[in-house]
Amino acid sequence: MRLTAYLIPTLREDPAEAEVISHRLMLRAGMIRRVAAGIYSYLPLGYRALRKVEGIIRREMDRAGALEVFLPVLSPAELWRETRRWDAYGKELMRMQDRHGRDFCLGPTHEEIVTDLVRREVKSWRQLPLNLYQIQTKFRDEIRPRFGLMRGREFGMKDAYSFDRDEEGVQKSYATMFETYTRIFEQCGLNFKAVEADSGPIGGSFSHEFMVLAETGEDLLLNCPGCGYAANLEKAEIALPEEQAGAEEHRPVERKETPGQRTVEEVSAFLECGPSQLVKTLLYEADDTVVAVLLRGDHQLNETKLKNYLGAGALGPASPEKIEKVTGGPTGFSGPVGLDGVRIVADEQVRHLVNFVTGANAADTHLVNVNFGRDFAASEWADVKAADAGDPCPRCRAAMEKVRGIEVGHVFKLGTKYSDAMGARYLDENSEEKSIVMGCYGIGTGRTVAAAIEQNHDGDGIIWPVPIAPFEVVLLTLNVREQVLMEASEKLVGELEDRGVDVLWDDRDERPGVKFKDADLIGCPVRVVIGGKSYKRGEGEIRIRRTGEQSAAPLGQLAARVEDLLGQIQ
RNA sequence: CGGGGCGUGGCGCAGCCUGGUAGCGCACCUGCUUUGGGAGCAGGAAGUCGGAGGUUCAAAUCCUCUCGCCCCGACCA
Repeated sequence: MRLTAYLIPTLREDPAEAEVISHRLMLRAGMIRRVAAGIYSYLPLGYRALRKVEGIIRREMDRAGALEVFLPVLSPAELWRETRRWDAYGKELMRMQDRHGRDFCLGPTHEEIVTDLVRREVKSWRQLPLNLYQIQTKFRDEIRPRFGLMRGREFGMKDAYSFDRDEEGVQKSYATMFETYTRIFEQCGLNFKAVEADSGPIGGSFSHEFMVLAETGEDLLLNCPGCGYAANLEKAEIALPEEQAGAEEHRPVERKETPGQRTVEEVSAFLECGPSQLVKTLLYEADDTVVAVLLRGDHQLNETKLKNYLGAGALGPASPEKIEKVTGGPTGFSGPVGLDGVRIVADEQVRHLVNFVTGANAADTHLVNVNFGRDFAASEWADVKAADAGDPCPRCRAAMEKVRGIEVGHVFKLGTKYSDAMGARYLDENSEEKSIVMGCYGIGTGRTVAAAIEQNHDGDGIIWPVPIAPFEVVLLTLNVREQVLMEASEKLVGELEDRGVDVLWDDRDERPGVKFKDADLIGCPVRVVIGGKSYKRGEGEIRIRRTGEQSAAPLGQLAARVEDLLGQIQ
């Protein structure tokens, strides 16, 4: 491809609209342009990279036996009402009406559509298992779109849905997709990790996220360097604390005046004890009942873990009025002692504390030397602390580390949530009617491109992994007014294309410096230079973008050398 | 939705406080020179100063409303 016939509007300066590196580089390299918040156009170069990622996904999905389909973006409300998601999805669902006033939405995901298809067409166990996938544009009216392609309101996604006869079948489908995703992201040149995740309102019993490790990631992960356990912060468990030998003796409870001291910092400073000697009592409202949560003063609550533990539909902090009514004291002075009739959930990490400080359920008063059993009874224990760096791994007790990640893929075991709601059933060998067991599997395509850039760049620009590079090679002809250089270049382009190499030929009448800068920015893995100096020696120059490694080769051998190199570098 | 910031040729910005009719760098077009890491000179084209209303002899500048964009948070697959 001749650059003079192509469209790559590179920018010398960072556009003000972009903060994160992948967004800046995609704008500067002329890959994308913003149309509205969270909505982007792909220019030719950006689209080529996207298509490369899609190609890898198609190849691997097909190989795993999944069948490609193409489902509509526009989706009638009735299907969403069947699963109650028309209401449950909330404002994120892009809604619209047709000319007759009928409700529609732009699909944010396609469980309803695909389940509707399958319930009509699949009746027999002989038709299962089945895995349908598509690469489609999705719409989610995100509260805050950001970071370019990272979180958009309109974005590309590969979504797949597996349909199996039973639990054993969906296990197998899930495992196959897990392996497939691993292969896909490896080919995209990504350093990623599959982590255990909370399955959230999409439902289902089991879920993994594929996370690309990057500073700019929106998700926090806990990672165990010891055994490889990794989980989303929302999900991350913590090993149960070990009982301490030779614990202190229980001292008598004391009531202390703590005027105006509400927060953990204030109280611990006032009473001259560490925050870890405090047990804070958080009052939450879970589906209209108040629950008291006991947590060590220096720990944070993980609301998702609490919500899952309680099995609650809605969960939120209780209002100050409610707290006063339930505890008899104002906020900031709540405690478990004498808290009759309230369900008390104590975090596992406070189980072995002795002689700790709590609120006294009265204004400006705290209790010192409180102990379990003697002073109050916790109704139950649960792991509800938000995991943090240094917490012990639930599998091997090694200290976990906290890292950031970009979620590029997510696999769910759905079970029969959608098939039950929509009546997707089949007849088994014994003529018994059963619900189809489902799984669903997503990959953000544009986000994968962005994540690849986050992980593969330097101060000069993008460094494409070969499999997803929009062009594998950029050829710079340093002076296009010299006929011999042009002839040699054109010949080389032909030779490379004959070998199936994607080559971008910079045939612009620009000074060499401009071409070098643009080539670095665009980031093709291999750069070839045809210039006066080396041409006199009958050579062309080859440079590896990632390493900067340079070499020269006789003009006649250039194409072969380049092809060879592309096979070697990642 | 709460907080913060920003809207001035394609891009990056100055001008605004203290009103006087728009400027700089890059990019773009023409010509000449130049050609191994973002060239030089000369000439040129291009802007409803986000929008509406108001104050004023006069508004990019002051006031009110409004729209859009970015960042933090809350929210959410």
